[in-house]
Amino acid sequence: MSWHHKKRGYHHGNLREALVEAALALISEKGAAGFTFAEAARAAGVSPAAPYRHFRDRDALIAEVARAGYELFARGLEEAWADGKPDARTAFLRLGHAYLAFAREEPSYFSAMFESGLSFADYPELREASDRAFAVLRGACEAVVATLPETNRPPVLMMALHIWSLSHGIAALFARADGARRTIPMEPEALLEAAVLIYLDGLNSGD
Amino acid sequence: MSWHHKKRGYHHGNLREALVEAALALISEKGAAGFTFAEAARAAGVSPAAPYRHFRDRDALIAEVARAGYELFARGLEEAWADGKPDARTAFLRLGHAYLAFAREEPSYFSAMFESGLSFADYPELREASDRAFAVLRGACEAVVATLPETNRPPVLMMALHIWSLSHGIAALFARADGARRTIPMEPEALLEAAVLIYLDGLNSGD
DNA sequence: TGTACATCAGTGAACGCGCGTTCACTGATGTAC
DNA sequence: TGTACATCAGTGAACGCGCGTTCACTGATGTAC
Repeated sequence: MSWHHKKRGYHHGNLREALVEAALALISEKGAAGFTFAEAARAAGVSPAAPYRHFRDRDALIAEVARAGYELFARGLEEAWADGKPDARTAFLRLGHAYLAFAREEPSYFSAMFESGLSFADYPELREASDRAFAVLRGACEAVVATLPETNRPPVLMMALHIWSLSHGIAALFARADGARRTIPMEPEALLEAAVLIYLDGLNSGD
Repeated sequence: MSWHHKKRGYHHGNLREALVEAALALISEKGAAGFTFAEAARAAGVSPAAPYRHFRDRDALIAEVARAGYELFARGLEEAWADGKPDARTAFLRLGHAYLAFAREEPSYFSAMFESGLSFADYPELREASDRAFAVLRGACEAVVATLPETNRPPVLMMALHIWSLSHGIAALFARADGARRTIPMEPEALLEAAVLIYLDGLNSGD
């Protein structure tokens, strides 16, 4: 059985990834706040000085987690949108579900992305990754807008920001798995879907 | 001029309030995460052991800040609603503005309330205070719903959750003063107002 | 194919620091009589 | 009105702890020739 251990020698092999995974686990345990660089090193089975070979400091590690989170998020949204199949409205609702699913199933990523307080100014790659996710939503809005009568078409950016805010609000307030938040007598998914349908009705009802 | 100093003697007088104020200032400087009990004591000009007379621990102090924040928030919303004068729709839009104004003008309270990760389960007085704020919004929704044709009236709770989520999403993503967030080519207030108007149109457009 | 050497990714010991918390204490305040 | 005493709200010194960071180092890897 000793071949199981594939004993790592002096070199870890892929410490960078191991640290990101350790960070994810620690964040889900104690939240983004109570996560320390030293603990991540320990969890990766490495001396406390080793992480400095890969990340400038604690924040840089969290930023990497957040960046990876945005990428995962963007892929998830893209998959849910699925090029607007079978029709824009159906796919649009799926997109909303995907937002909430991400918040619930990947609370560590979600936390690193939205609650770590990292500044877009300090980590431009965060803004870029976040933009990619937003672009998916914006593209979807464009497709939905195209199905509306020409006289009723809202600015696409505005619509995308509306849907993003609504989804984010529901995710932050009700869809987190941390038990710290208010419980409500309905599924977050149903709540979001109802709101989106009402919103789309509002767009349709003329200016 | 020495009467200015109203030298405090051995007893501080109202250390509890002073600690809350110090916590507010520190949170606005470093965020809810990087705030320490010891620093609050220092800021209040008191030995590090003194705060233990008033708060069980660091979290209890943050919880008190959050509780006070919810009270202030509820009062602000109530004032904005102003009993639905001059008409429900106008007052309703004012309510939304008040939500964003709070997020922008009281970032420390906002942070303690929504980003500190305190559990409602551990601090029931938080839930109560939060409920009082939500009740204002709910009451406003009730009044707005009453203006709709009987056939188009949504469940009031659902509507209140929709508006709360939308406002919260916009506040969290775009109305924070921390510079960490994405900038958008419009005022958060205008964004929220447009969304609420579309939403109300959607309610009006029948089922 | 072998060897020398540069580079890389880790070690582990050490440091200063500030935090949270405790303890026995003491000065100030309020109140019973 | 005065005095004794209980209670309260603070002190300040001390502690153990874990963190972030640095340093000179060393084992492993890759590559030029």
